[in-house]
Amino acid sequence: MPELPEVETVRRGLEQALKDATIKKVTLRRHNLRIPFPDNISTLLEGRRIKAIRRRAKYLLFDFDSDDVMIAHLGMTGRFSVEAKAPKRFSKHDHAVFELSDGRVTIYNDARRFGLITLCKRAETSTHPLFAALGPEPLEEEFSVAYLKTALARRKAPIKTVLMDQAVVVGVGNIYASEALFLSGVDPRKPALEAAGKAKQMIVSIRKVLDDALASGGSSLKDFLHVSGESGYFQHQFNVYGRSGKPCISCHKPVAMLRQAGRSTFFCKYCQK
DNA sequence: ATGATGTCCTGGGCGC
DNA sequence: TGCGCCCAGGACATCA
Repeated sequence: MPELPEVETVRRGLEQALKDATIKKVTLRRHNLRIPFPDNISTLLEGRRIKAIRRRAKYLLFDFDSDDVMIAHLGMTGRFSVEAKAPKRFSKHDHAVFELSDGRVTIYNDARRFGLITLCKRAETSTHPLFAALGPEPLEEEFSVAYLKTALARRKAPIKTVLMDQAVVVGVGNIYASEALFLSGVDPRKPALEAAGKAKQMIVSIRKVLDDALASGGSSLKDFLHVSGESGYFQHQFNVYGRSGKPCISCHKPVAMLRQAGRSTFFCKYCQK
């Protein structure tokens, strides 16, 4: 999926396009994604105006001029697009269609359907089961050295796996975990509790890689697109991700790949201790 | 509680 | 051209 930079890029695109737009009609082209669509989604959203679009972790939150909030997660392959008018025919994986009162149409498309769209009330946004266990936002102050040291203290799992745990810090997925560990010089296999001494470097590196990716409009490997249909460009700046066998940009020895918790990890055996 | 593994789902790329 | 296999940016359930 889209990790934090991609979700934030989508959020900005959606907010630009949809702030103050009114939903005229909601059409669901199947009954579920990862979880069922709420039965009353059309009733609750039709006629409502979008006041703001926020992001928490990798979730998008659409605030309406009612009590209701629409929560969306892009999973691995979810996309939102905003079209000037309804397409002549929908494509296979266009699952949710939001017609706006000005004639435009917003489409949620998701080939693998690992995403979700659901609803909650505004007051529930921090206590909702999807949000209750989430850790701090990496770009905010609460993601501090003291916090991270504590969070890593009892964790024996490899640091890379732990950085992807959304209860530790949100928004960091498989690509940016590898990239951030390369920048901080930490071996992804190192038990988290032993890497805690590098908490400061890891925080700086996570922020740098996320900020830089955001500035490039995210990373487009195969699926990610902006709301406008453009690609992100940060994939051209990866130091290690997807570069196994190619020379490390620092020591020029080959970048290594391994599997951790079922996911590919890329790193330099010589630069990351 | 923690960690490792399997699962949801489709599509693209590769080797044969 | 076709087939089978493996891989993919996430998150959750399950089991030890």
